[in-house]
Amino acid sequence: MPPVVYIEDIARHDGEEVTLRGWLHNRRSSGKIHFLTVRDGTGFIQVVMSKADLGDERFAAADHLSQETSLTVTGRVRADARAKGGFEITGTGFTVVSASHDYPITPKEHGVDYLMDRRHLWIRSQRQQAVLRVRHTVIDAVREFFNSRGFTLADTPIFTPSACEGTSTLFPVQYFDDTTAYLTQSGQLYNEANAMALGKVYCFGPTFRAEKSKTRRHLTEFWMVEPEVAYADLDDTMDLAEQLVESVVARVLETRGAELTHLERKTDGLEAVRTPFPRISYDEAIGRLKGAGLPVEWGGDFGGTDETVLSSQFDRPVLVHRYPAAVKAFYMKPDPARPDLALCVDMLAPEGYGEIIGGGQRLDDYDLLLQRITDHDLPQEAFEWYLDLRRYGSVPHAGFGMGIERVVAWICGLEHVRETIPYPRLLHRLYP
RNA sequence: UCCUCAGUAGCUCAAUGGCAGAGCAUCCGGCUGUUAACCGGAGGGUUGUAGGUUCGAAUCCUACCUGAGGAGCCA
Repeated sequence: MPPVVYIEDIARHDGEEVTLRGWLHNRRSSGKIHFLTVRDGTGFIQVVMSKADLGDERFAAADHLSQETSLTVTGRVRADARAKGGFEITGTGFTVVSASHDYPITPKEHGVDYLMDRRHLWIRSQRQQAVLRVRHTVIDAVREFFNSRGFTLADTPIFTPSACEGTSTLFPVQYFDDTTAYLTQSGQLYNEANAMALGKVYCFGPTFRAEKSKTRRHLTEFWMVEPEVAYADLDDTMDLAEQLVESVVARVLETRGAELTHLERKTDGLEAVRTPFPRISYDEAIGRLKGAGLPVEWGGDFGGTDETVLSSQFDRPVLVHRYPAAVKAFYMKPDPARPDLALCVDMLAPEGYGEIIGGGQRLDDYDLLLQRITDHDLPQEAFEWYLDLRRYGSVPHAGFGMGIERVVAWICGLEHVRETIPYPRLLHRLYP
């Protein structure tokens, strides 16, 4: 048997006899010639099998190969201007590993619900593979960004004893006999403790929100990366956030051009994602929205339409800082210059993809934090450990969280975040 | 939770009160350069469920089920 090669390496084997191990993606046929599109997880390539090369018996057998049959194929690699990847293979033989009958995802169109019910098969498609490879690169770039800047990965728990922020709806789970635990909605509070120990930290893991949101921007289970830095202020965290996003986008452009092309993603907008990003205050944002004729009032949070209108005024992500403290979480530090504002920041992605980052400077004063916990009717005993961080050497600190799926959806130019994760969890979707 | 829309062949859809159809998929036949290949033929239906109006309902009405988009909330 000729040496086994991967399709992604095929250019290095021009003119050689090789073996591919993969699956039949699609087949077209003429009377005396078959065109098999074979995929092996690293790429797709066309294998041409003619009656003259294979002989009548083998050729007839190839006529009945069906979609997604696993097989090994031998043949000679040949550069061909007609081929999509520049190369194709003149087939000399094949062996079926395991047949596939009535594969449900045909080359024609299907509805979202149908495809989502078969998500475990849908991910075999070229488009879904492209999205998942971009996701991989985004995550890889995020880790590389923090690791190369002296951050320590310190993961935070997924089971938590109570509502961290007191705002979002949490998923309760029974924790042994008579205790209720909740799936984390953010690692942030633990991250603050980790930053007091390790200086610059990040956590990266799944996050859960039980809100019954039905929009293209929401999953009930999503992945979030959260850095936290001791001795950092709001400006430091805005710097860090824009550098992270610039770095991630640059890495995808550099290494995933083929995937973006396959997704028909225009890259002009992504090429423009260079620091510094525009920074506007909440006050200015309100002014801009009123100027655009939207019915906004000072004091409220922004809705999806507001975010889209704001972000469309810039050619790169925009940082909106200093929201009214009343609409933000209890742990946000007030602006000393205007205590009704919180030292917080949201980053809005272009093209209506919404908020991809939320963060800010944390409340580091013991008395004020205790006051906020009381004001929000939170149980003080559950936050004693968190108050300890202000009892024993409190320092200014700041951080943020970035939602991976929204970033991937934006970079890929997708309609919905549900395609950015292998098995999305949605309000009405828990299978497969 | 609320608003809007949708549910017809395995899939994607048409039929707007009067014989339930097409393309793809499957099977059979044809074709040596296809790219969601193409050409010819065949099989394939409790029109989401239950009730109602009507001579007659996929079509109109009511309830329910399932899904999608949006609102609120959030990354």
